[in-house]
Order: sequence, then C-alpha cells, then structure tokens
Amino acid sequence: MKENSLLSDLAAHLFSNSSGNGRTPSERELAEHFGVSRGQVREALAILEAMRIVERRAKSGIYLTTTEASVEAMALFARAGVPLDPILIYETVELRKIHEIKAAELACDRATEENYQHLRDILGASEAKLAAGEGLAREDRDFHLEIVRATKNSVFHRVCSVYYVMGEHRLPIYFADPARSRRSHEEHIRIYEALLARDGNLAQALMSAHLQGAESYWKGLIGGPATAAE
Amino acid sequence: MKENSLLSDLAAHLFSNSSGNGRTPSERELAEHFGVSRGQVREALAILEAMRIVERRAKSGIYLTTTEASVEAMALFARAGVPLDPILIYETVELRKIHEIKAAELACDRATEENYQHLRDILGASEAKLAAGEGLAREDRDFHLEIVRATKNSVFHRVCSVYYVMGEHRLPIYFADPARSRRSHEEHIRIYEALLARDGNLAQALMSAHLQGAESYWKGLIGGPATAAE
DNA sequence: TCCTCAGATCTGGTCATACCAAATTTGCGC
DNA sequence: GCGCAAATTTGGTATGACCAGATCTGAGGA
Repeated sequence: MKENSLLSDLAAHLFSNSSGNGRTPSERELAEHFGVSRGQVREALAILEAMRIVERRAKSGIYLTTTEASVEAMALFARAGVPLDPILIYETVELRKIHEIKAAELACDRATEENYQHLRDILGASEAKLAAGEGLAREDRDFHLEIVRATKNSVFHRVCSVYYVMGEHRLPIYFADPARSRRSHEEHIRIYEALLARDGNLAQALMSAHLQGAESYWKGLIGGPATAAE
Repeated sequence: MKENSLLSDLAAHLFSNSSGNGRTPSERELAEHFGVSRGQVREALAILEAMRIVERRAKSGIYLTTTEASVEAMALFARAGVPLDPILIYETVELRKIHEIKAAELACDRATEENYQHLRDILGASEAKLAAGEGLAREDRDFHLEIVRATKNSVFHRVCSVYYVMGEHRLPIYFADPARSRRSHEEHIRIYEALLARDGNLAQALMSAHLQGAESYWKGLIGGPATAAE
C-alpha cells in the first residue's frame, strides 16, 4: 500500500489533540510533530477540509468540523483505525440494505456475462479462503460490490464503493467465526444462482435475509452489554 | 460564496488541456497559468487526487484518472460548470428514486416535529418563490434532503447530500417552466401530508410518482440511450 | 479585584527558491 | 532509422519570509 499515511495519521492526531472548542494544533506544530514541512501538512489539511473534517479559519486556527463530515471522511477514519461511533455502523448497515436489495433486483435485469464471471471468480476465491481457514472480509466486499456494478449504474457503484471500505476494519471481526463465514458464503452462492436465473424477487428476498443476519449481529454488538467474544 | 474557485477552475482546466494519454500540464505550468504559487496548485491537486480525478505520478506528471472518479468529483464538476455526461444524470435520477422512495417510508416512522416544521418552512418558501415567478431549485433540494434527514440515518443523509448538489446546475432548467414548478410544489405538499399522516405506503407511492416525472423528463432530454440496451 | 485596551504574539494564506532523484526527452554518433 | 548517453523536465519536499487579521498578554485605571 502506498497510501497517504500522513493523511490518516494527521486525522487521528487532530482528534486526539484538540481543545474543548475543537481547535487543533497549528500547522507549524503539526509539521514539527510529524517531522514534515508545513507544505505537506497544508496539503493534507486541504484534503481534510474538502472532506469537511476540519475547517481552516484564516489567521485563527484549524477547527474540527461540528457539522456532519462526509462519507469519505468516515471511510478515512475506518482506514486510520479511529474507532467509529457504533451508531454509524448500524446506520451504514441500514443503508446497505436499502442499496443492495434494490441492486439485487436491478442486477437480475442487467447483469452481463462479465458480471457473472466476476461473481464466480469471487466465490471461487472465497472457497479457497474458507478451505485455508481464513476470513472472507475482502471477498465479501467484492461480492456485494460486483452486484452493485451489475446494475450498470456507475453513480450507484461510486456511492457504494465509498462507504463499503468503512467495513474493511470491521469485517475481519465478523468473519472471524468460521461458521458464520461458511454460512455467509453459502448465502452468496444462492444469491448468485438467483441472479443467474434472473429471478428478481428471489434475489431480493435472499439478499434481504443475508443482510438481516449482519444487521442483527451488529445490532447485538451495539445494543446490550458486549457479551460476544472479541 | 467563498468557495475554492481555484479547485473547480483547475479541474475544468485540466480537462480542457490534457493530451491524448491524459497527461495534464505540469504543476509549474498550472501555477503560472493561474497566477498562483506552486504550493497552491499542489494543494488543489491533492484534493483532486483524493477525489480520484487525477493521479500524480512522481517525476512523471499529472494524469487524468481513467478509472471511475468519486461522486464528490461529479459534484465538483457540476459546480464548475463542466458538462456532465447525460448518462450520469440519468443514473443519478435512478439512484435518487431508490433512495427517496425508501426515505419516504422510513421518514413516516421516524420524522419528528422538527422535521415537519422544516418541511413546512420549505413549502412556505416555495410558495413565495412561485408567487414571485421564480424557480424552485433550492427549495426542491431542501425538501427532498429534509425527508432523508427525517430518516435519522446520518450516513444516508451524508450520501445523499453529496450527489444532490450535482443537480444544482440542472434543476434551474427543470424549474424554468412555471407549470412544472407548480405541479412539483403541489406534489411536495401531498407528500408532506402523507408523511404527517405517517402513511408509509402512500408516501412511497407519491414519492415514486413524483420522481417518475423527473425521470421521464430527463430521459426525454437524453433520448433514452440508457434503456436502448434491452 | 476586575475591567479595558494597546502592544506583543500567533496563525493561516501565499509566494519564492532550492535541491533531489527518477522519468522523459533530446540529440549525437553510428 | 536506431541506440544510448546527456540534458531537461517533473513531482516531492523543505526552508524561509512576509502579510494582516485574530488572539493572547499584561500594564494601568476604575
């Protein structure tokens, strides 16, 4: 990964080192802290400002945004390992349900052989991972995104691909349980078969049930005291 | 507006002045062209790169991204006045339908008095605009976004608020017709009433019909190449 | 003790230079 | 034409400086 580590490190640092009014250290302090030039810090801050994570007030300082940050911002935090508000995870799952049930329906009408081939490839990779006793985080994401891609609506895909990465640091936990991984994989297979049969109603129903499992899981984690082993 | 004009100007410029392989002018050339320092250009480029609009290759150059740009990028272009591929507009409308029909349903369950008040305020503002013979672009967006907000799913709202701005430069055309504005406004009123009555099915149906009108309109303008595949 | 206000300080915004090393282009010699 | 080395270009990065408004500090007055 050649990811911009300064960006995520900086984001994490700003949240840990901001005063009560949301004011963060100055550009000069940040530059010194990270051992880079002010220019580098300003470049990163420009991105963070575009993501509405911070607000730069001329001659005053840098402040954490009080209003809603962008979805990109949430994804950045997820990558940076910043703990995400559980509420946001739940909301994300809810949004996924809205997106993917519809995507499954549309994909039944519009999926091409290329999409089917990709899905088969992903299922094959999943099988291999399962056999090796590994988690399916990456394959899960790929499978679901490929269905969105099969809707042939690129805006739909752009929107989904942004917030799907949010789960990248959560899914490993979810798929740590081999039984859950296996069940999820089998549900994927059935969804694939429904897509192949172009049975819109069935695909929707299967997708709904599939995501319901994830929703209950996260709801359980968020809701009562954490009883699940982690 | 205190918007970062360099950002959008730069984005537009890059698209007009890139060679066949997608290579854009160098940072130094861009700095000179816009009469700013290289640092300013680099800050803007950092944002454009984060939006996946360009790719900066060390010691080589800046290249327009061949892969899918982010939704944020589309919104930026819309603001910058860069003509958007009609296909993207149609795809956006389709995604809006997916989002808003569901939002209407959820809002029926979760809307609070605050949401209703906002909706009333927006409808009032719409009435005033209509009486003054003005378009409803802003009010239309506010109305629809408020319904999304009423779902109390902040991720949902974040996602929608990004791509809604895409329409800001299109809606004025749509609402140039007084009859269409009036009809749209009246449909908003009925949707509001359904939300107030917490009638989920009715709200969904009204929203679906409301957006169907917009969809047909844009489809008509585009010429319907999207559905020609079937 | 508390308030006021001018002066010192800090801060983001912007620009000009400079150096590096790799990628590109140029142009010489064949 | 062609190959290859030298000259040039390019992004990446750092340093230093100046501006002007925001912010903080402390002395002096009520």
